[in-house]
Amino acid sequence: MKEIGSKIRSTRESKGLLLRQVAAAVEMDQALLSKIERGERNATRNQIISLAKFLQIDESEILTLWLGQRIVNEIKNEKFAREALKIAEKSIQYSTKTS
Amino acid sequence: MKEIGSKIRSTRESKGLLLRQVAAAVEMDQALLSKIERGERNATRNQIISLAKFLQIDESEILTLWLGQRIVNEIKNEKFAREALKIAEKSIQYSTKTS
DNA sequence: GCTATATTTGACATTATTTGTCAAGTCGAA
DNA sequence: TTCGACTTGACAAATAATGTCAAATATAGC
Repeated sequence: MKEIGSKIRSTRESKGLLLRQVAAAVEMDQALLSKIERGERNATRNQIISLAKFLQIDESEILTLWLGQRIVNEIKNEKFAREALKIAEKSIQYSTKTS
Repeated sequence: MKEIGSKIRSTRESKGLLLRQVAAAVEMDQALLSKIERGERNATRNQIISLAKFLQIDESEILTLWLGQRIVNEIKNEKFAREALKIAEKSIQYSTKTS
């Protein structure tokens, strides 16, 4: 599963829940949830966490997907996307080495 | 050289140019350039290109640094930064495979 | 010390992007 | 055709990014 929206949608459907039910549970507009599931809108971090809780999706996994998606959006039209990722990796290595 | 701001500053100084001279040449406020050099503000893509042209910095190199910095900013406080980078890499591989 | 020049700082204005909301629309099944 | 579920698009509201200015600070020469 790579798309975060599909992950949410398939989980919701596997539980037999309606958009409106999930939207109400996490207090978001159903139109927005629909857009998130189809990848038309990005969810906020908090929305992802709420959805994960309610749908019992592993929070680490979905937050990682969410962040990955954000990175891709940032670089997808850039010529030097790959090289930039390499640079970011090196930079992150340092800052997480101590943890 | 990893910080894009330091790159700009050191290049500018190596040419004996003042903030105000470079700022004028690329039509930006000198205060903004100062902030960019010190990493307090992010430059826009176009600003980087203009600066590269004027300062004769390799455009590919600096755009890559610029984008890398943006990725880092996006993920630096995130727990799953590394994993997200891996996901982004895979995603980018597909989309650039045909080029 | 004083003066001049270079840079930095911080507050604020402007602009752009993201996010949220609503009503109307489509779709498919009964 | 009617109903419920979902989607769409336009717009409003909120947030974030960017630009600008004047004042502050720093540094060097006198």
